[in-house]
Amino acid sequence: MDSKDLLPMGEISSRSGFAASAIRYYEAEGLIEAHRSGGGQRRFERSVLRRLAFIRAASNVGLTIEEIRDELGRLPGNRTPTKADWHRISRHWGARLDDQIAALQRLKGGLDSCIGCGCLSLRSCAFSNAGDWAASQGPGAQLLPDSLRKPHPTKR
Amino acid sequence: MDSKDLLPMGEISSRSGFAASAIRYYEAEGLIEAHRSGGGQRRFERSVLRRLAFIRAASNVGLTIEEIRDELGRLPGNRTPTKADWHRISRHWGARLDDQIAALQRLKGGLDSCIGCGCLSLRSCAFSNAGDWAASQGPGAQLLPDSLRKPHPTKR
DNA sequence: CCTTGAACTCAAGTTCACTTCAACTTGAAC
DNA sequence: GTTCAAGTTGAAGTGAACTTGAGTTCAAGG
Repeated sequence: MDSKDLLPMGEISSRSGFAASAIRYYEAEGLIEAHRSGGGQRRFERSVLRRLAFIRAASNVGLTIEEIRDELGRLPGNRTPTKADWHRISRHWGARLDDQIAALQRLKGGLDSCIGCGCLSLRSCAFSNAGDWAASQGPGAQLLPDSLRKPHPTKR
Repeated sequence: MDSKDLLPMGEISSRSGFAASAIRYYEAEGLIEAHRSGGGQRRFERSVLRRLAFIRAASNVGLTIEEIRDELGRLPGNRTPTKADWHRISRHWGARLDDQIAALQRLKGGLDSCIGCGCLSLRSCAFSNAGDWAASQGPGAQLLPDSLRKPHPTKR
C-alpha cells in the first residue's frame, strides 16, 4: 500500500478538474508535492486531490496563490490534518466570506436606494454621487472592504 | 452654461478617485467620452463622474471592462438617463449581487458543516471530497456560479 | 520490439486592467 | 512674457495565473 496508491498526472488532472499545466504550476509554486516515477514522471498521493479541491474553492473565493500557500502551510504536510488544523483555517475563511457577503449586501442596499431615488438627481443619490464621495474619502472607500477590492495592479 | 461647465483631467481624476491614466484608458475603451480644448486637452462633462462611479462599483463587483461597456451601453449617451433606464440596469445588477451573495453563503455553509465533521474522513465530508465530486460534476461545479468563478484565463 | 498516448522540461506567450516612461505641449497665473 | 504645473501621446512594462509550443522521453499493450 505504498507505490501502488500513487496517481499519475492524467488521473489527478481529470479527477481534480485542473489542467495538467495548472497542476505543474501549483507544484512549482509549492502548493502541492509530487513523487517521481523511475523515469521522472509525477506520481501523486491521494491527499493532493483534497489540496486541489481546497485550492479551487479558495481561488474561487478570491484568495491569491500566495494566500493559498499560506493557508496550506497551516496544514501539516506529513500527518493527517486534525480537527484543530481545519478549525484554524476555516475560522480564517469564515471571516473572509462574512466580509464579502456583508460588502455585497451593502452594495445591493445602495443600489436599491438608488432605484428608489431614480438617480435623476446628482445631488440626492449616494450612488450617483459616489465619485464626489469617493474623492473625499479616498478611492473606493467603504462600499467594499479591501478583501473585495480589485488589487490595484502595479501598485505595491 | 456650455463650455464653462466642462471639467479638466485633474478635477475628474481627484473627484472620481481614478488615476488620470485609468481615465484615459476608459476613454480609449469607449466607457466614457471627452471633449477637447483648443489645444487638445480633455474636457469632461459632469455626467462622466456618474459614469465613473458606476464603473468603480461595477468593477468592484467583478464585472469586466467589456461587461461594463455593455451595461453603460444601455444608458443613453445623449439624453439624461430616465428612471426606467436605471431600473433596467439595476435589475440586472441586483440579480448578480443576489447570486454572489447566495453563492458565498452556500460556500460558507459547506465550510461550517465541514468544521462539524472535523474533516478527518475523506469519505464523509463534502468539502474534502470536492475533488472527486468536482470530477464527476465537471470542474468547480455548483459551489459557485459562473459569475463568481475565476474566468479561466487564456480559454476563450 | 514497436507503437502510441501520456508525460516531461523550459521558454515564451496570453489576458486583464492598468501604470510608467520619455518626450513634448498647454494654459492659467503672475 | 515667462513660468511651470498640468496635460498630451504612444509604446512598453506590470503582475497574476496559467497556457502553449517545441522537442523529447516514458510506459503499457499487442
